[in-house]
Amino acid sequence: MKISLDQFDKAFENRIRLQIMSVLVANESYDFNSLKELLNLTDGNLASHLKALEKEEYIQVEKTFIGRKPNTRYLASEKGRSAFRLHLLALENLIKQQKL
Amino acid sequence: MKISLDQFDKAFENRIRLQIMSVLVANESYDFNSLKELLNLTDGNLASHLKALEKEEYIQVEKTFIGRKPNTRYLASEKGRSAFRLHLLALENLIKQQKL
DNA sequence: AAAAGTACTTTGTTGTTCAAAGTTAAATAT
DNA sequence: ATATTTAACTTTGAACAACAAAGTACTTTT
Repeated sequence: MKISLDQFDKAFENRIRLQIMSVLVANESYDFNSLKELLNLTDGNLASHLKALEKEEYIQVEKTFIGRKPNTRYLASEKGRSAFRLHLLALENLIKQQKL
Repeated sequence: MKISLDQFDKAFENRIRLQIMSVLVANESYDFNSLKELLNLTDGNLASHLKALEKEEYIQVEKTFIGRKPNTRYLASEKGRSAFRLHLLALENLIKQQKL
């Protein structure tokens, strides 16, 4: 019996990064504060998880202004999307195995 | 939009524990050395992850002899099985969200 | 001028993961 | 009889990850 978690991605092992990526793949962009509220995180903690995903080039950052307020938006990159897709496939396979 | 990872279980956040649990739920029991080979782990590392699952009462241990050699077998408990089921459901929901 | 908002960074503590080495006890080989 | 091996750990120590809280820089609102 083979346990196929080959495509399992360390960057998504953490629950919070899994959630962030899930949001960013489902919504073409999401800003810092909305993410912070949605996931109920301190800003420092959110920033560091975002940075980890940025380091992997799984997300991109866009700094703009809404009215006169700074607004930082995050987007899943193509690289991030496909890495995430593979990761979910790995999880899906694991789930499927359980159902046989 | 709600991100439903409510049933996400910290005990299964780690890749190795996820694999162990996956094996133990699919096979009614598995012994230490087979698990060690299957997952390619040092014995110390495997032992500590097994201990973590034992502490949660997600697995049970049975010490027997095969011939004259000691043989330690691990089994998923009912508690472990249902916790794992809920965890996989949480992941499944996450995956489903992506596909909408 | 003071307070508040945005988006961080820094600091320091705590937690997690791991390999490697050590342990115990029995079994087998020399 | 002694040495080596196997099984199944435990202990140690180091590296890394996660987190809250506090600090920062800059701007805007009051």
